[in-house]
Amino acid sequence: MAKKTFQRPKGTADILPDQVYQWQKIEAVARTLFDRYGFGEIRTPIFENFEVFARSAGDTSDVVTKEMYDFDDKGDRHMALRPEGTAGVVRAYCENKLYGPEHEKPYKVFYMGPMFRYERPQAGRFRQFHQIGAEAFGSNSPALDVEMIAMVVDYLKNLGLKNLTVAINSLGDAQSRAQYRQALIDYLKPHFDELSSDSQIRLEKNPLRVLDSKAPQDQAIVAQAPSILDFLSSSSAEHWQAVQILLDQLNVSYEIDSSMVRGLDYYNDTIFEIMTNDESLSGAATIAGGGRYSGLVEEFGGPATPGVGFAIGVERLLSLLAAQGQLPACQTDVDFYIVNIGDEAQVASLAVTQQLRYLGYKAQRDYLDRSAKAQFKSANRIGARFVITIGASELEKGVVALKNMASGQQHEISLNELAEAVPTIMQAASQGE
RNA sequence: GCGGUAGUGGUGAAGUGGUUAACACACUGGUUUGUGGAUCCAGCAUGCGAGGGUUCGAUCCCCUUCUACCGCCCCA
Repeated sequence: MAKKTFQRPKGTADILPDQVYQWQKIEAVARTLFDRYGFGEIRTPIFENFEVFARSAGDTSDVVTKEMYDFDDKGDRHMALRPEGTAGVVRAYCENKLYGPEHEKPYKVFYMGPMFRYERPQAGRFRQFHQIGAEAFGSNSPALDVEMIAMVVDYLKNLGLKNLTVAINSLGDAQSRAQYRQALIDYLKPHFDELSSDSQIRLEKNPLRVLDSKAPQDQAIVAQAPSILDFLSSSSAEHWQAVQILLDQLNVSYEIDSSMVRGLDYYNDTIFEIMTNDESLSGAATIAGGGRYSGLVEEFGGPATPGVGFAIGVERLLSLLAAQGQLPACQTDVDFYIVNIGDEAQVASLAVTQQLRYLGYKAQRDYLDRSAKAQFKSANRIGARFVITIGASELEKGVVALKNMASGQQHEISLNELAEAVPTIMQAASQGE
């Protein structure tokens, strides 16, 4: 009878050291770049009261209606694992009164971490996934919208990604959207029977969603539908124009997609997505998305404060980097590998290994009493630059055998002088490369 | 939540209702009683996702379940 084994929960992943190395690289790039744009990192809880998400995302959004990873805790509180980052950040913004006069405006923060959505895993989609996101509060300036878009583009370029499309659209303000919504319904109603069954339901619940249906019969109808851009109020239209002008100024290329609708209900005015046409991510082409929202801070009890934000899907980003051959190379280089032969060499090899580490070098040794050959194989495999061999004969002479793995040359060096000699040895080896 | 495909060792995989589950890579040991990317030799799945059932007998047939992958919905 085999022992009971365990599997990780559906839709989750173990991220092993070699991968974590890649993660840390792209996280580091984000940290330094976002810092340059004046964003500070914020860390909010991974779970919140269910209401925090329900209220922000909107009652008709799928995130709330069927994808929430929620549970009741031991105090009968209805909690939920965060499905996205914005709600928690807005909650923290209000709770910590970051709208206060002592804080610089706009108030800019970024975050990175796991998000949870209870859904069926598939390409680029997991139950636990990760986002790198940013939010800025307290300014209505279209320049801020543009800065957010530019920052994402800057970031992705820094990582070496190519062939990305920036799609933008405007959802207008509440008034614009209400008018458009009615116009859209008026247009779609006569075509009701031609729509896919999904879209027939959408028409009832959230007509804007019909716009990004993938069903061919829907797309044909949608193509003739009125555009929201024709329903923008004067202030929204002005904002929309300014965003385009500023993007042009920055030479950020973009496409206007008037049928783009984002999944969360809180957006208004500018929304954007960064998409790839890479086939490996065909079902999950959006690697980053965001937009402007107002009303959210108010909803959480703060003063009326506009916000803009975006989130990047880390798993999608990573798989796109892999597809484009841009994953940062994993460095496994080790400075020293200490080969020890025989019981009498154990103490000395431990001492030497530690000595080298104290000096700031990466040093590894064998713990399995393996043959010298096997130990050299390990040294070779992990890319050790030098091998130090310690056995009975070396101990007798008070020396250590030092071998340069690249040149194959080996010479003895006094155990006492090792610490002093190592820096020049390392330097000489680096110059020889 | 719905639909499709799949699940054999550390990895990639072949395979059949019936005594020893190919092959390759990796790994370990040996050839060299203490020296690395080569050659050669040897070892390496009492088990074929899990649990039931059919059968004299199942990894191969049936059911259930879990997981992965792909698609819908939706989204990062």
